[in-house]
Amino acid sequence: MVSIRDVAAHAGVAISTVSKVINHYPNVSEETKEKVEKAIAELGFVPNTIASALSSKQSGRVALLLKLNKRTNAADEIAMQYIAGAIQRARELSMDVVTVFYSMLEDKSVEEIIRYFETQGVSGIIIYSMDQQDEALLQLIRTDRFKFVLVDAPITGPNISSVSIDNRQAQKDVVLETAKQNDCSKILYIAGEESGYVTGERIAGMKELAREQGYKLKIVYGDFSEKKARELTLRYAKRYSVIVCASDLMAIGAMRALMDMDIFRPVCGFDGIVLMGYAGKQMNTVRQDFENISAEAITELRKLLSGSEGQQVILPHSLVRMKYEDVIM
Amino acid sequence: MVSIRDVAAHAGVAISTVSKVINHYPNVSEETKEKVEKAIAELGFVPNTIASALSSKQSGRVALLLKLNKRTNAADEIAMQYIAGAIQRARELSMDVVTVFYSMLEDKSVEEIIRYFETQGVSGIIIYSMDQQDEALLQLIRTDRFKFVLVDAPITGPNISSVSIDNRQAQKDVVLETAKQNDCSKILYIAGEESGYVTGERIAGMKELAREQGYKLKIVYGDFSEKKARELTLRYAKRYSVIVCASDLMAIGAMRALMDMDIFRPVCGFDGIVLMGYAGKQMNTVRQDFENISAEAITELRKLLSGSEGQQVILPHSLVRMKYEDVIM
DNA sequence: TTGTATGCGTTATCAG
DNA sequence: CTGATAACGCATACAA
Repeated sequence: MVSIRDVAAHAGVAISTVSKVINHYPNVSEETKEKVEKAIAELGFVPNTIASALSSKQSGRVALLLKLNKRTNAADEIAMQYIAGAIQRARELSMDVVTVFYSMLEDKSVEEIIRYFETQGVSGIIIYSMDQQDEALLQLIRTDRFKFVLVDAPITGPNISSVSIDNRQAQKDVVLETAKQNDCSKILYIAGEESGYVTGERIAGMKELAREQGYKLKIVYGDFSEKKARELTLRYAKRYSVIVCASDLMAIGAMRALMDMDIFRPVCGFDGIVLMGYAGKQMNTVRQDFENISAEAITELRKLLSGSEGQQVILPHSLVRMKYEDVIM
Repeated sequence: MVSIRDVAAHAGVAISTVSKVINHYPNVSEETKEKVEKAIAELGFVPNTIASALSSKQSGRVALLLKLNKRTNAADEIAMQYIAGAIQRARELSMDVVTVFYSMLEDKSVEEIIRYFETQGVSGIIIYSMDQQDEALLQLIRTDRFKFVLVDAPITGPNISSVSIDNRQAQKDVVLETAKQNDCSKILYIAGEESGYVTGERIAGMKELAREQGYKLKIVYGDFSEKKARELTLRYAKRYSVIVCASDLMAIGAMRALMDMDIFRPVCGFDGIVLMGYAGKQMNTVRQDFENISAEAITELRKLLSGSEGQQVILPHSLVRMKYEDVIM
């Protein structure tokens, strides 16, 4: 392993000078900088992240805190895109990523959670889809031990940023799109979990829309479960002209229930997952670019770690209509 | 941050003694061990993995090298299970996991790849579904820089283990199961990619079966692509009595093609992914427990890192028939 | 069985 | 602008 020491010797400068070049310190003369860079290239030197982390107490290491939803493949799809987006951006910013699942933190006290992350050397944490009632996590983000970026939870602070799409507007948009071709005057809205942050936003969008357009609106909670959406559809669908769901998974559940009932109702989803292509019928849905959302979360975290204040970041969404032909390749 | 030094002071022993207790060295008296453990508990000390890694040059850090298949959700499902299984087992063995995608290593020389992993402090690598023609990776595993576990590639060596199911047997099993209720005398076998290790194994199974049972067998390559499987089915299906696919994704493609053609042929898949529940019709398939496979890979890597010789590990598989009702919850 | 001392590869603080 | 040198927290050879 070629170390900074070798580079220093090869370039004929001091170790500390090499370090300064590596870390882009301002006060290094062009001349020596070139010498060092040449030596680095010739020796194929790459800094040892471990040593760097130990020395600087700044690991540049971030944790992704994700929900792992076994048995529903939609959750996998989203989580995987989150992971991929984060890892790739992290690599560009030469940050280090460790993936953690909620299940690994269950029944741990805040102190234990803190220690866990500390020993892992993480300095920033991205929390995906935090629940409003997750006390441990809420306490955690209030400690100043780490920097946080919350995806889909609109909490900000000096060391907390939030990243998400405009859920309220997106929810309105997808219904308006559907209304172009269909009767949406009587809406059955199948919301997510009552304790989810996005749930409130999306419901707010629906209420606003109903008011503006004079639609009738019935709200029920499907808990983001395909099965529950199916049951709710079987029970209520007949009385409404359209079914709007807060997730694609629920939309698929609703659609298949409708097919079983042999009645037609337009269905809207939310998320834009590939699985929609297998639903049997096309539906309008909001497409969230999860990879990009996650990548932006990393970028935000980088900023926080560099001393910036937390902020709220709203990313764009789009509307799509997915069909089988589009999702296979 | 409470360090080993604090623990030592608190317990009234030397730093090295604490280290020995932490790392379960044999020669520490029960008495001092208890003292130290008490101090550890009281101070809530957790060892700093970074410092430990730097000092020992043994990070206990492993990399997962995965294929990231955008746009096909089946790939996500499998990759996600691999990740989850690995992370959880790694946690149990207090190992550290970093996720890497093939795409991040593309057009990198072996030396660069080695350096990349070195600076990341990884000492072991799990390679999932390596391609027979991936020269860089093949060279990589020949270097003795890291320990390797190959999932689904039957290569072993002093520091290489392999983990997989018995692909040959599994492929036979699923067809035999299907043959109980259907005419399987004329088989259209849609294989995966010609360069894949598993492809050869599964084809061998098919050939063996065809010989044993006197089946007629036509082999075509679907490259694990749903679309290609669809095309091949549209082209050949009529002439055969059953369609056997080397992956669920291809099976779904085949099944939907059959539905479009409005003819019936039994279809077999391979993998047991949740997406099968959305295929429209039930199919027999081999279920691989990807989480467990990945967990076992971690266990194997742990053994290798502890000095064991590489070995081949064959894990069990099962047969399932998935329907929509089973996959929703 | 326990303690001392040195080093792991970097960063950061200060002299020069 | 450059160069010694002391940390960082832990592991380990070696001495006691």
